[in-house]
Amino acid sequence: MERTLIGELGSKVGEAVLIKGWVSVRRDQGKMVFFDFRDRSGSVQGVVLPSSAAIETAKEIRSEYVVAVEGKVNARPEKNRNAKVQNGDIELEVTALTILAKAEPLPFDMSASGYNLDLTAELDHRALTLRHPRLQAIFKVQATIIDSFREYMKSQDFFEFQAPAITPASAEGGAEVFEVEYFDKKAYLTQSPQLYKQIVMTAFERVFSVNKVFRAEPSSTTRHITEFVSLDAEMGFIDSWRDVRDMSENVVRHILQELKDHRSKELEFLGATLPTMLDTTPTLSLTEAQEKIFAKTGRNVVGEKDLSSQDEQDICDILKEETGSDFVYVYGYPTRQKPFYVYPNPTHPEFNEGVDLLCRGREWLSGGRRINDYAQLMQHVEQWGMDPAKIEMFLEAFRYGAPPEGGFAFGAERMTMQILELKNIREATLFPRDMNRIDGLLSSPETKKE
RNA sequence: GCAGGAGUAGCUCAACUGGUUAGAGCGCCGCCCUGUCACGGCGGAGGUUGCGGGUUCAAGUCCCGUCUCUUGCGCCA
Repeated sequence: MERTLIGELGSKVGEAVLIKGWVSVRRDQGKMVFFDFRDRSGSVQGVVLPSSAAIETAKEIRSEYVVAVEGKVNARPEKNRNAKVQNGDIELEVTALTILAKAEPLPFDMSASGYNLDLTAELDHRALTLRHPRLQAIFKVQATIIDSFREYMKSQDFFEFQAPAITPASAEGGAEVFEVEYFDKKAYLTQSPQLYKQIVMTAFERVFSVNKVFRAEPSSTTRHITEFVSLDAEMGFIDSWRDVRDMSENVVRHILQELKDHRSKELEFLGATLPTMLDTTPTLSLTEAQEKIFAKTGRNVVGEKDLSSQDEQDICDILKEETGSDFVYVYGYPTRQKPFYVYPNPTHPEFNEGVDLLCRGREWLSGGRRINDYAQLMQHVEQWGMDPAKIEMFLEAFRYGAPPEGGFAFGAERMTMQILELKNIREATLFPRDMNRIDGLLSSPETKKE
């Protein structure tokens, strides 16, 4: 008999079927035994009657056993229906049970509502906790975020490229990098596809990438991990940074729409509501934002080089109250605080045309216009004290004619965390790496460095 | 890096100002149960209270040290 997916059983009432999956829970009634079976498409209750040939096997089965189940799909009598669960109006009357794989007793309670683990325990047992509907919902949402980013960029004629993970001596400064032994030389893990996406842009005009990046920041916070998925885009022939702003707004809008259309079940299960994006997202200069914060809270942050965590929260709260928007763009950062390639405002060169998108108190995305003029770029390289030889490939692209351009990037995990309002980015990361953890904790003796 | 919080059963937690044999729920094992759906009932196993030292007649509880986790800040393309 061919396998039927559990999600399709509703249309098979009265038929004999074969399903395969895991046992979520067994409820042994003595003479008869109930199960919740689950596969990738959903879950269903199975009942093994005393007369069934499967009753002996049923008694042996425990949580997470993998089984093949033959049975008949029955509509449940009115009094036995359960509106709270999937397939609550049907059940599978089991006629044959085959154990495909046994499972040891679980190290914690995996039942849908009994699940209440410390994040540390959840991560220590990621291989198991991933089976829980809550975690599956989180990562399905994340998959949709990444898919819809890709979809939207393609729809706008952006070319997808793969950025390298291994890079030569870092010339950019800024974030700390991981050093790798590269034969008898030194190399580094990429902290951003930035320079490469700009190079590729000079050939393909519009480009994007979905890439792992690595940051060796000694940051132990709820929103930093050392390895994450960066969603990057870069576009040529812009008129101003506002074109970049608009493109990034549209891609976020598309992602939110896709989540609404395809992941409402998961969002509801997680108790998440999508943030509100207006037709036009409020857009302030850094100085305007700081003045607003001062006027509203009395904290004078005007003139600070960037928004602090508290500032980001405050400006989001203020704009939410004033306009109803959960999102706000902030542009115009002090030129010397940002990387060398960010385009300075022609009339106020002390501020640049970098732009960040904030939502719910956090930075979601950052981008802006870049310098495309070779002479200006070289001037910045010098002012930033960089060695041109180390970024020669990048410079070559701009030496031979590059259009006015800009781009943006955001972290897939951080966006997932923010949309679902999770407390810790590790909840939104399949296998999170941080200062203290690569799968297991690094504090165990065998992973300690000499 | 700085500051706070925490570490007790496999998991989540409790144990008032120091005071009998460190408890509960879930999970696990055994028995019972024909309509459960977080099934239920009865019974049972399971602990070096992170580790080391100290104060005390007496320490899970107080003190010192140490390790670990965690939260906030800082750092952060």
